[in-house]
Amino acid sequence: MSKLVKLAEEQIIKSVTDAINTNIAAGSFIEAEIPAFKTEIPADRKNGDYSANAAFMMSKALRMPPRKIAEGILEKINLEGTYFKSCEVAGPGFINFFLKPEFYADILLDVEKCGDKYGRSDFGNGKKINVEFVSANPTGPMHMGNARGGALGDCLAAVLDWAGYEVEREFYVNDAGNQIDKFALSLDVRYQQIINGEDSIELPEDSYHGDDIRVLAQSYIDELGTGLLELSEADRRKALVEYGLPKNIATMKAAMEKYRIDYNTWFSELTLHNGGELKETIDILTKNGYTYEKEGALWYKNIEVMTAILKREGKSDEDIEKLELKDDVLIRQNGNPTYFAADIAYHRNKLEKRGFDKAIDVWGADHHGHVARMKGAMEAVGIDGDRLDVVLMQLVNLMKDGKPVKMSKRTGKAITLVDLLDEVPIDAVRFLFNMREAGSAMDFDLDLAVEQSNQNPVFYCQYAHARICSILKKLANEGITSRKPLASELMLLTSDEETDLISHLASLTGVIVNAANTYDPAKITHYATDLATKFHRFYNAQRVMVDDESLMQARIFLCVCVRDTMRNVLSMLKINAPESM
RNA sequence: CCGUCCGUGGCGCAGCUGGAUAACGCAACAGAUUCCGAUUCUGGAGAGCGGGGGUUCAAAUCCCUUCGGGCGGGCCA
Repeated sequence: MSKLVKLAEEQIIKSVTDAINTNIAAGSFIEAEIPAFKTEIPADRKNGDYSANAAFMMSKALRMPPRKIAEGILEKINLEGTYFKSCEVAGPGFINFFLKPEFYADILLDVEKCGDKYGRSDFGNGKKINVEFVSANPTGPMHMGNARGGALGDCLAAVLDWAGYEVEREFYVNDAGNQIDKFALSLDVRYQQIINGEDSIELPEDSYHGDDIRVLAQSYIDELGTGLLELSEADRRKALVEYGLPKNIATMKAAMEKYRIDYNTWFSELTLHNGGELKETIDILTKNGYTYEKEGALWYKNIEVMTAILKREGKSDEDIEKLELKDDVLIRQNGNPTYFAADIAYHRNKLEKRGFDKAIDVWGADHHGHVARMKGAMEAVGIDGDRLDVVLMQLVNLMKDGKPVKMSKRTGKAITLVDLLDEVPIDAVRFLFNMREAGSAMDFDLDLAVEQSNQNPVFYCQYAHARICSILKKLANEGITSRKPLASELMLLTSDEETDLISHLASLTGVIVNAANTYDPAKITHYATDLATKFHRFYNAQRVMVDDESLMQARIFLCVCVRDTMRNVLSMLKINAPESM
C-alpha cells in the first residue's frame, strides 16, 4: 500500500474507533469490545472514496441495528486533521468517507518524488525468495508450456521484487539422470544411422525421435567426424552427450536472453549427484527413518509422511484412505537415483544450504501430483514444507484464425518457444501470457499478438504512454514550459475523470503487494490496461491547454505522473514503453 | 474411482482476505472529438454469477452437495 493510502485508511479506523469510544463514554452505546473492522473502496464512487463496515461488525455486540450504530458514530466523529472532508451514513449502515483534494495532490507529488521507484514497497521485508521457472529439459526444444512459464515466472519474480522481497531467478538444468541416458542413446543411434545408413540400427520406441537429435548428430559429424564408431558404446555416448548437452543448454540460454529473462543461477542437477549432496540427502531420510529397501530398490515412506501431515491438518482416516497414497522409489534397482530423489536434494539445497526463506516453483499443471509429495519430503528432511510453494499453470492453446494450431506451418513440427519468439514481438508475448492467472487454461491468439491495434492490450498500454509523450512534446513545441505545480494548484484537479485517475495511481503499490501475495502477475497487466483506459477517458474529457495557468500546469503534471507510472509498470514486466509508435 | 483446477451477458474475461444497482473488452446500435497521434472517448441494450442446499445483517465470493470440462494418479520427468 502506498504510504498515503495506508495513512488515509488508518485515519478512518482511528476516527471511527474514537467515535465509538465517545459514544460508549456518553452512554449511547453499551460497553463492548471494538472488533477489527475494515475500510474499502466502494464499487460506486457515489458511495464515497472509502467506506467502513464498523457498524455491521458491532451490531451484535451493541445489540443495535447497524444503521443506528452508524448514525451514532457519525454524530460523534471528528475528521479534523485527516484527508477526509466529510462522511455520511448510507444504505443499511455503511459509513462513507469523502476525500479532500489535498489527498490527490499529495499522491501526485508522491509519484513524482518516488520517480522510477514509485510502486515499490518494503512489504516483503527483504525476505529471500528463489523463483525457479522454465527449467526445460536440455534434451530437446522448449515448448509452449515453457513459454508461458518463462513470462509468468519472470514477471512473478519482478512483482515480488517490487513488493520488497529479495528475489533470485533460477533455472534448474536437468543434466543428469534417466533422460540424459535416453538423450545419449538417441544421439548414438542417429549418429550411427547417418554414417551407416538408416537401416543399420533402430531407434527404440521410448527414446527421443525429434528432428533436433538428428541435427545434433549431424553437426557432430560435420565438426568432429566419424571417429566415435571405433570407441566403446559407453565412450561414444559420453562424447556425444558432452558435445550435445552444452549445445542445447547454450540454445536455451540464448532463447531466455532473447525473452529478456536474466537468471541469477543456472543450477546443474549433475552437481547434486557429483558433489555428494544427493547421497547426503538420502542419508538424512534414512537417518530420520523414512526409507526402506524392497526388491533391490530404496524406497521413500511417502505414505507415512503424508499420513502424518494430513492428520495434523485434521483429515480423517477415511479421507486419507481414499487418497491411495503410495511410496516412492529413491534409488532404482539399477542403482540410479530417481528424479524425485534429486529433486528433494535440490530443494533442500535451496532452502537449507543457500538459505532462501522461500522457494517458489513454477510447474505445469500436469505435475500437480508431485506438489504435496515434495512438500512432505521437505518435512522428512527437516524443513518446513510451507517454505516451498508451487505455482501450477494450465495449458496454453495456440490459436490462429480462431482455431487451435498445434504444428508450425514452416517446419511441420510442434511450435517451439524459439518459433514463437521469432514470430511474435517479445513485448506481446510477455504481456499476453500474463493476462490470465496461472491456474486457468488460456488461448494465445497469434493474430492478436502481432496486431498493432487497440484490440491488442499491450499495444493499447504502449499507445497510451506514447500518446502522453507526444502530448508533452507538443506542449513544449508550443512554448509552454511545464513546472512542478504547488499542492494548491494540484487541488484544482477535481473532476471525476481526474480523481478517478489519481486514485488509480494511488492504488499501484497495493496492487503489486496483492499480486505478490497471490503469486499473480496478471493483476499487473490488468492494472496497466485500466491505467490506459482511465487516462484516455481523462484526456478526452478535460482540456490540458487552458487559460488558467495553474490548472494547466496541474494537468500537465498529472500527465507526467501517468506516463511515469505506466513506464514503471511496463518496465517491471520488462516491456518497452515507447515514446512514439 | 480418487485428487486437483476451472465453470460469470453471444464471445473473451475481472471481481472471489463476504458488503450497497456484478466491472471491462469484443461483436451490434446510437453519438462525440474548437489540445496530441480516430491505434481515442461517450451512451443505451445485454448476465444475477453451472444447479441445489447451508452459514451470515449481507454470498459471484465461505461450507456441503450435484452437474459439466481440463489435468493428474510411472523404478518418466
